[in-house]
Amino acid sequence: MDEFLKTASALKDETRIKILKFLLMHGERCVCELEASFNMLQSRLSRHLKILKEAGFLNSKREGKKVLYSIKKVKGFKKAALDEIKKLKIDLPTLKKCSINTKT
Amino acid sequence: MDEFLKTASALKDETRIKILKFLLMHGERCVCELEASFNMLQSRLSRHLKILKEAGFLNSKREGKKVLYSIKKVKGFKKAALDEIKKLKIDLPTLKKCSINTKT
DNA sequence: TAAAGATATCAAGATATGTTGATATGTTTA
DNA sequence: TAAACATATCAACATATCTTGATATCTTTA
Repeated sequence: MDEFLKTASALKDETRIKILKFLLMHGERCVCELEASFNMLQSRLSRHLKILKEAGFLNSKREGKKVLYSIKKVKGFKKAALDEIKKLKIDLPTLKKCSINTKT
Repeated sequence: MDEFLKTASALKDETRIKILKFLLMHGERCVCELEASFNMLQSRLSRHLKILKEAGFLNSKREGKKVLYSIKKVKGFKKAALDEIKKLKIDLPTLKKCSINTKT
């Protein structure tokens, strides 16, 4: 039950849906790219990424200074949710690269 | 997007998950049976039924004094949610008939 | 048509969730 | 190891959602 509620909670927020759709479209991205693309306070973005990750929608891996997030392979209810999100017609920001790509 | 968020919101509540599972198990039921079974204030129950109905999970039809609620045929994301709810291992109250079944 | 039963709605308070700005932690490179 | 960059966490406030008790609406039956 808790697992189910956590999944539903994670999906109950417009910002998080946009983040999921963005990552579905653009694949693995670091926080700074998301921050630049969404033009969003870093603390706010980080919080939403954490919620999505704890709900089991995202993978994250460290690479140098950066942490890369990507959509996790899921099934059942979660997969159905992602499929639905793919079909949603919503405006997403364009992909902006990190200010200065020092490396990676 | 709004439709998706409404669906997710409806699923983000333990009480509503239990109501859905209860109706999945016991089929069409009137509000007073749910009220008796869940031993819940009527106003509270009514509110949750409304949310579930507006999210597209329930049908309701009037029959005499009573209003009967049942699970709606759905597909996609909603169907996956119901399938997941069927599988959840949670304690449900036993079905209690309405205090005095005057009719129906 | 009045009374009673069944359900819906409203207002107020309690709880949860989201936003923001500040601060802390971790990683690289000079 | 210090400085700079990238990310995470914290505390305070704003907003949304849930619960409850009271009241309103609709339907039947006496």
